Amino acid sequence: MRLSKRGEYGLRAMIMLATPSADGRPSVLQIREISQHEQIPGKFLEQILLSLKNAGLLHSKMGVGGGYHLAKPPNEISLGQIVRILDGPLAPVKCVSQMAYEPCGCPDEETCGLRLVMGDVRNAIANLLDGTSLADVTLRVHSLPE
Amino acid sequence: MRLSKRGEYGLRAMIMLATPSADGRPSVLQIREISQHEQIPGKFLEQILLSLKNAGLLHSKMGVGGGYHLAKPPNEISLGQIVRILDGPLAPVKCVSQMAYEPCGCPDEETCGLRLVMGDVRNAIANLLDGTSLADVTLRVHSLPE
DNA sequence: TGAAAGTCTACTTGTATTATAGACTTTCTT
DNA sequence: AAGAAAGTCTATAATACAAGTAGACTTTCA
Repeated sequence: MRLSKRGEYGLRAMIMLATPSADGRPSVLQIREISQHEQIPGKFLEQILLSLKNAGLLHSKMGVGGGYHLAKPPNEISLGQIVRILDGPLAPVKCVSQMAYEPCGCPDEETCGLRLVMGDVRNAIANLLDGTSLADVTLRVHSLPE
Repeated sequence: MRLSKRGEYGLRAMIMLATPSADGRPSVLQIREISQHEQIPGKFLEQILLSLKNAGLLHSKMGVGGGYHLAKPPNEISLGQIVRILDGPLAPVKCVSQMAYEPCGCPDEETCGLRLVMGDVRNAIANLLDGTSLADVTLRVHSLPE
């Protein structure tokens, strides 16, 4: 049931990009800044951000003074979207996946006990991850008891 | 977020062993019966059942007329136990694992947004899987609307 | 024009998953 | 006692995937 490093790094980067800067304006950050702050290998992070960009979650600017910023406000980007882009379907087994269904080879899917339970697990994960936006995360961190 | 084949096969086998036989007595099944019914490579299943046995969830009998049966009543074996034995910790990232904690390298774990959310995910999965026994599964399948 | 940034693709390397093989032990039946 | 039927155990192979590295390319700005 693991999240890959790819997914983990991507989430960290997106959360960092969603964190409001001191002046309250949306953050624009360079790969290097993120990779240093979050201890992520630079070239690896590069690929990850590129995927996120190509999926429409990030915008970027090339050249001097360039960098990455969120393509949408943080409350419109869910963690579920990010994880699906980087790690694929949330479902533990393909036969309960909404986005990548595949039969699992059991005699009868309708009466497959494993499928019933794994469906619940998928839903629990999806509800949580799709129901949590980047804004939710930064807010929660910011309002943490000390 | 995937369940390995090992985990999947193990769960299928355990559910099959938990399903009451026609006479209502606890099922004793041979590797071959399970592997044929569930379409699992025999030698692979053998290893899986052995792990489950060594972990105390199964008993076995060698020789002619031998086979496997549950070591405890189905309501005392949770899916969480099975998955942990075969696939390791349920937590998506190690820094929120109860059974295999490891620091994740973020500057401060207490204020790590990712950790907070993944903690929720871990709990959701654990609550579901630890809260569902083999008996729950077979019961649910048996009382399925047609 | 050149340095600073992102873009893109290919490659490498390591490790985990998914098996397969085969020799061994126990148990039952005859 | 023999032999077949079952599980036990360990090693190994084959594959896939994750994680990371490399390098040539493009865009932008001063």
